[in-house]
Amino acid sequence: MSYEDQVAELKKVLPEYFEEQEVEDTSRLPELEGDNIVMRMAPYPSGPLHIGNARMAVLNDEYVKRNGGKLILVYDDTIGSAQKKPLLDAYDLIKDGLEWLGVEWHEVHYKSERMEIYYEHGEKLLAEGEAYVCECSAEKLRAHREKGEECEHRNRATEDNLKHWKAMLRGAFDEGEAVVRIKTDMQYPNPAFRDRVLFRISKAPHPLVGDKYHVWPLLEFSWAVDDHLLGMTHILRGKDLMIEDEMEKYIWDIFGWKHREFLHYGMLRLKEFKLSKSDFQRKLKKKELQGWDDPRTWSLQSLRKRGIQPEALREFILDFGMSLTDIEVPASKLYAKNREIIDERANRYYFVKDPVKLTLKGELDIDIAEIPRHPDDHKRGNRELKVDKTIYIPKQEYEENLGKEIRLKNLCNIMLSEKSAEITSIDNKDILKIQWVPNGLECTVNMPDGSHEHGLVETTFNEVKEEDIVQFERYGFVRLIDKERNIVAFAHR
RNA sequence: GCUCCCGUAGUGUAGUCCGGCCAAUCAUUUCGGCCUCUCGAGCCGAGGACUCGGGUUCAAAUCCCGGCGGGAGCACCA
Repeated sequence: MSYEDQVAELKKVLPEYFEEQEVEDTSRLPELEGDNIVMRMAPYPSGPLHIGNARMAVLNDEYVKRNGGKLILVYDDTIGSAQKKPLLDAYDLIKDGLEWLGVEWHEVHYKSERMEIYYEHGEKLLAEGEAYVCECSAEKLRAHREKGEECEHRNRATEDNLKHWKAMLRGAFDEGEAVVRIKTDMQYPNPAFRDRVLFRISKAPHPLVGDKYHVWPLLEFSWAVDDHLLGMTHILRGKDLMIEDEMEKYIWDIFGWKHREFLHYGMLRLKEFKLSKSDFQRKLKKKELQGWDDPRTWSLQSLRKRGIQPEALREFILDFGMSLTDIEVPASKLYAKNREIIDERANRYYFVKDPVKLTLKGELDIDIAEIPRHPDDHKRGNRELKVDKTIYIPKQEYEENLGKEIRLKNLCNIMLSEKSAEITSIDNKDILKIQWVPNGLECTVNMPDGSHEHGLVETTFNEVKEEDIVQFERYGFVRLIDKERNIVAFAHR
């Protein structure tokens, strides 16, 4: 039967098939089952949330808002490592960032407050012979894992394991001297899975509980316990943590617990920078960064400071959906979203970077130039610039246009020559139009790369309130962050 | 090396599960044009992609096998 015949036949027997199908909704997120879901976000408090962590938060928030249910904020504040230390300030910085993002959570927990629970369950595994205390060095453990060999500690008696466990808790072992490992199978195909460590010893002080504990659970164990105990229905995590799914399931099976559903998203990198909170912690200490809102950190605080709108960030993130593809995105994508929001909001001002002083020659019968605050909304009125014989224009434009006729926007046309400008006419010509100031206020622009640009901004700029976002015409969008000293943060073009 | 994940235009993304409505969606970018006294915004138009090779099938972006490419894990970090 030809295709045409098949279609004709099908139309007879199954006409519904040809009916127009409705358009699918625009969301990129696959539907979740259940309408009373429980999800969690688990930031590690080593610094404020950055743009990468925001994905985790926004996705969770979006799902919970869509399906109904609750979102739990669990500080994943186990002791970490020497490279990755929990930081007291980070707890509040994280909440602050989440609030700004519009993420709503309904419960807060701290892993550091749940240590007894982990101990209790760890001990159960030891008592049931599912785990053992291992005194191998990290190197030896690694070598065994690689070769798939069991070590001599694996088969010790339950009583012996419990005795050593008590000794660990008592503090009889020093860092690195003993760990608790789960028994999987040293021949397990995935080497990463072989007898993973569940607890280890760290004598580092914790910002919340000090030195109260020195036996700390590792991520996969604490989550296996908490995802069950806190009643999670869906667990959202980056695909780099996929092996943790397997570990959690393995542990749930031992306890006889119901499995929860895992959802993953791929790795996201911003072209402009590599994400690491701990790098920034170090640089901050060395004073290479100004603070946690330094634009180079890409923290949520820094984005807010620059005038990035939370809605823009949210849309930016939602655009990637739950794709498992590893992606590298340029920040310009975020800027495009942000521009959509702030363009109509931001009033316009003239800012002259690296000003060059010019003397106007010729007749000019205008003494006040009136320029709309917003080109698309004249109801906002005009800025008034008092015109003198002296004006400033950006150095770059000056150099590039020597000997040419250009237009001082909203004022007049000039012929540019060394340090002076001949007024040619005042009618609006179709030539290069640039911004200018007759006199101005010193202004510093903090650039995203940490550098600073300087120049003069028109005097009417003093009507702008701190935190307002404006556009410096032909320069970019900026946010006034220090009215006293006239410092603005550059957002984007 | 072992284990797992991914591969649609410059960048993201929809479509892949349940093969035909896909000569492939949308956004952004790029290039034209219009508009605008900004290199902003808006409007109109154009360009641009199924990683490769086999197989299954009347039919493959979609299913199967293999290659190639990218990522992650193999930490007593998260």
